Amino acid sequence: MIAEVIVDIYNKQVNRLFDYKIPSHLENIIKIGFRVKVKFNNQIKVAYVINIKDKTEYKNNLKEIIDIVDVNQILDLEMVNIAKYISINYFNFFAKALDLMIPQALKIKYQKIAKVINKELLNDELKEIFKNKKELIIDNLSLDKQKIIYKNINSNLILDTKLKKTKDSNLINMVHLNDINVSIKGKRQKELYDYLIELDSDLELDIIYHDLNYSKAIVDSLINLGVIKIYQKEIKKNEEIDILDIKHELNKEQQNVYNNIKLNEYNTYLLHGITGSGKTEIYMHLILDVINSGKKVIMLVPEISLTPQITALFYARFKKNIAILHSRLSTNEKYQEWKRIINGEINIVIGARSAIFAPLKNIGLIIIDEEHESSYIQKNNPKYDAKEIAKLRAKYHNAPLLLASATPDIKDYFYAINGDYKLLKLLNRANGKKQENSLVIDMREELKNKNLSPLSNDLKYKLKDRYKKKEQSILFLNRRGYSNFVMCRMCGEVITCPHCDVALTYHKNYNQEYLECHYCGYKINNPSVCPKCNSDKIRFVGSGTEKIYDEVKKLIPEANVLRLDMDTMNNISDYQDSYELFKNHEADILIGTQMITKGLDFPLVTLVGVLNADLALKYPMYDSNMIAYNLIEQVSGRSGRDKLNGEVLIQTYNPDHFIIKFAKVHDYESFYKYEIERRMLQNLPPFSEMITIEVTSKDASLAYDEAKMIVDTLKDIDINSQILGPVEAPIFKKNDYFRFVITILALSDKIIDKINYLYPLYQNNKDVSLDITRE
DNA sequence: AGCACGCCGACT
DNA sequence: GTCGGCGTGCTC
Repeated sequence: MIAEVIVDIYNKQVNRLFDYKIPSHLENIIKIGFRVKVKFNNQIKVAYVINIKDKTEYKNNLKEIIDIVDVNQILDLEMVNIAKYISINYFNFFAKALDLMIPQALKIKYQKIAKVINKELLNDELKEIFKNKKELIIDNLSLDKQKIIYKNINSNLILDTKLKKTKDSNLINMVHLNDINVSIKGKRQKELYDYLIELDSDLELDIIYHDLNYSKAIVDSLINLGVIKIYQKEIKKNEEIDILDIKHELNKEQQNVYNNIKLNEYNTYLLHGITGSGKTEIYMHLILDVINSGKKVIMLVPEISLTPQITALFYARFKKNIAILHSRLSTNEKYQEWKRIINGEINIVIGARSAIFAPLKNIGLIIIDEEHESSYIQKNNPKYDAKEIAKLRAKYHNAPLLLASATPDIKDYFYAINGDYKLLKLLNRANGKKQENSLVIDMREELKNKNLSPLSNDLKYKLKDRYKKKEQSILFLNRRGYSNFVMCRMCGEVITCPHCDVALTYHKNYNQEYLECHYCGYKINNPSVCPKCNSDKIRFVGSGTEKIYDEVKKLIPEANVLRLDMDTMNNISDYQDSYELFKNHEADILIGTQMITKGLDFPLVTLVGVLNADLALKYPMYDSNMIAYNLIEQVSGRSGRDKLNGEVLIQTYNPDHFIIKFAKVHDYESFYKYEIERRMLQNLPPFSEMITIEVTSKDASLAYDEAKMIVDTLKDIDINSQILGPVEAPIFKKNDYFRFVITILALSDKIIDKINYLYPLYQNNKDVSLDITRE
């Protein structure tokens, strides 16, 4: 039998199938999706089995598969096909797409080793290096020793490659102190012994080696003396949160949605449910039905919603057979969950984007909550859209896919209206309260009235009022496409990166001020004088959260104000700490960016201020309107979630903009009609397929000429499709490479075929390269 | 990607 | 001579 394989190398020239003979002893073992060890161009590599067949077209002698990498099949036909789909549709290497589906812990590390056949035949120099070992890992040796080995390669001393899994077990070594009395002679040994007595509990061996810096020799001596013993422990970490499970009945509107979703049949449903309409309760009922029928569920949520508070709800109702995949899990913990899933122990997988690849065998339902979230699209390495993958998986398993949002993606709403999806609606809040209209503040008027503060007078008054009433407020600051940079107030000079043609971003860490390039990492100290005019009036610009913080503090000095943004957060647990603080009313006012728009539920919040709604209106992307609408609507939804009535203030210089007008009254459908019309007139998605080609070269004119040629070629293919460009990329120069962008609004498959054909033409071109993205 | 092979210039 | 730097071709 012959196996068609994809070799684990990310290179355009080897991004294709190669045939290998399956040795007879492996014929019954190797299946599609197995990882195997092969000799490829004199190297040992991992390869993925994509297909198994009887005959080969290859004229020369086939090599044999050397061995299998994993004992069990870790991918199956479904996963291989999804990887293929990703590599074709998002223009990436097949191997890279396959790599997506392998848990980190099982990824392979290549190790070069030097191996001795007969130790007696080595010269003295080599004997000294090898001592009593038969093989050495080359990367672990000093450069001098490496040189000596390379010089002496012959039939007795050979080079080889070893494949090592990063981690293949969820066991860790623990050190236990035995209760015996012996005298310890070594100084370091005694030191460690005392430390363990002091500690009075078992300790991970890794900590002794790496954090406490004791050598293996020390530990071994203590083992030999019988003072300590090593045992293995399963890693398990549970965040147990007690939560009372209140059984909710569905109200009439919820019941109607629930009744309309057919299980055991593929359909994509779009649930347009306003904030607070009780979508989660419908999920719970559906999930229960699916599980009772013996099938499994995947539910995707934005990473930020994976807080213990929210996941505890699901734990409470569905108990043990649930896997919650969030970014705080370690590699090993993720692997442990992956094993439970592949072994069929798990009924429900809840997680962010990548959870769509969970190796469940019979899926009965896929839910994507907050489906408009852009985080469901992985931007690169490789690019993929979890919603598209969800469709493939739902189709494969004959299961419904439920997309849900208060502000659906325009494309999805279009498909729903057109009948490609089934549209379901929840237009009333579950608590029966009506969503209040927002107040729009015209910031031009504030300027006329000489109020130069980022806070309007109205907002100031209301902030004070809420503080007096002991209620909470949230101030939302849009930061999209916007960062802190350094500018000279005398001559207007902005400090930019010499390699990337982009303003350097201002950073402050532990009183260290520096500027860093967002793209290439170039770093310099914060200048004290302007390099152009030598003025000392140079400082960083950025109406960031800290400025708002100062304003609020000036307004209400006694208030507890909390900032929540990328500058103050280092990781997700910082975020959770802040979340807890605000939830427990240990802060009165929360100032934040994007992060605070996501599904937070604070009952005491009665005022939300959207500070600079305009920045969102101007972002140069075809879907910026939708993002702006979503942002405003999602932030507004943070107010008045419980018994108290909430108020929302939108500050803008464009009060008549259609986004503001519709967001104010929460009229998604009118917004949709307006936006879809605009897109239709401009041939934007969903009326076309949008593809961008980035042409890159160190030589700017070469990049332009090449891009121009591509544009001309494509224009000949299809006169209806729009080919825009070439234009300079938003960051024209990046890492010393000049970039031109071609945007294609494709109306036919013909042009997409042509682009596919274009791609390999540039694979050997050293001077110009193409990066193709399907938007 | 990364190995072999071949060409060429530089230096013991 | 021969070492090593780099360009080219190819990988079942």
